[in-house]
Amino acid sequence: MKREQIKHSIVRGLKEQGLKLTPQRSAVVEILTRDKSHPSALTIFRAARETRPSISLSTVYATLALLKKHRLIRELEFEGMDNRYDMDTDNHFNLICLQCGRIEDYINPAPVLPEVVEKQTGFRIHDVRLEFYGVCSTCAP
Amino acid sequence: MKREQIKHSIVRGLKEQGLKLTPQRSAVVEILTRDKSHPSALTIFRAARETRPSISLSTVYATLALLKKHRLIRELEFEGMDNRYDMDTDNHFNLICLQCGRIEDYINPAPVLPEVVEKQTGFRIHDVRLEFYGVCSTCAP
DNA sequence: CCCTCAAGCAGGAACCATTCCTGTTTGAGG
DNA sequence: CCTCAAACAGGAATGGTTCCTGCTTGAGGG
Repeated sequence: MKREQIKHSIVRGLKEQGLKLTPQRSAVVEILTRDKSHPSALTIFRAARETRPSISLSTVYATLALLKKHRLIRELEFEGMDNRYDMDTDNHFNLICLQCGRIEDYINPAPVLPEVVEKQTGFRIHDVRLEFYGVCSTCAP
Repeated sequence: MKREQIKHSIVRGLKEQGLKLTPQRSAVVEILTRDKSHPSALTIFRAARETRPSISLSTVYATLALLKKHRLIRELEFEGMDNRYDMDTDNHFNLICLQCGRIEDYINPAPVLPEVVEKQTGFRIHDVRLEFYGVCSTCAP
C-alpha cells in the first residue's frame, strides 16, 4: 500500500467513526505515513512542531491513543526504549537494532498462524508480537 | 528441567561468576523457581517478605538485574503491565491473557530460527520475543 | 450572521515502575 | 578480632505516559 493510500484509509477511518480531522490530527497522520522508521511519540511531536509550532505533546499522545483505539495504527512497546507507532497492522517480525535504535521489518516465510495456536491452546488471540533484538548490519559490519 | 535442578544451576551460575549467594538473593531465586507464573518484581518482593521481612524492593530489583546481566534469567517486558521474570531462557512463545494477566508458554512446532534470519538480513540477533496477546480459555470459555 | 456547546487543545501536574543515591550492615580473608 | 569491599535498606530521583484544568474552535441551530 502506498503512502497516500494509507493516509487516505486513516482519514476515512476517522470520518467513519464520526471523529474530526483537525489540523493537529492531520499533522500526526502526515508524519506517521511519511516516516517509515516507526517513530516514537516524542519524534512525532518534534516533527509536528515544524509545521505546527503550537501543538502540544499531550495532543500527540491523545491522537495516537485515538488512532490506536480505533485500530488505525499499532502501538509497539520495545524493551528499553520509548513506545513506537506503526501504520502496518499486519503480523510481521520486527528487527530492532540495540545500537542505533533502527527498526526493520522482516516478512516471515513460514508464519506461525494465530488460528492454529488458538485451536491448540484455547486462547483467543487479539494481537501478535514477533521481535528479534540485536545489531543491524550497518552497526556491526 | 526440574525445580531443584534449575535452582541449582542458578546458584552454580552465581558462584562461577564469583558472586555471593546472600540470604536475600537466595530468597529471590527460591521464589523464581517456585512460582511458574512469570512473577513481577513486586510479586517477588511481596513473596520474599514472608520469609525475610527486612528485604527491600531495591534489593529485589538489584538481584534481578544481576541475574539478568549474567543471563541466568530473562526479563520480559509486556504491554501495559510490569516486567516479568522467567527462568526459561529458551525461545518459546508466550501467551498473555489480557484479562487475568496469566502468562503461559507455547512450544512452537515450526520455529523461526534466528540463524536463518541472520543469514537473510545481516542482523546479528541476541534475543527473541514471540508473544500472543489475547484472552485465555479460563477467562473466555 | 451570531450563539451555543461539546469536542478538541495546550500546558503543566500527577503517576508509577524502575533506577539511582546514601549511609549502614555483613561476612570473608587476613 | 579487624578490615574493607560487596551487599543491603530506605528513600529520593527519573522519565515516558497519562490525567487534569481552563481555554479555543467550529459545526449546527436559531
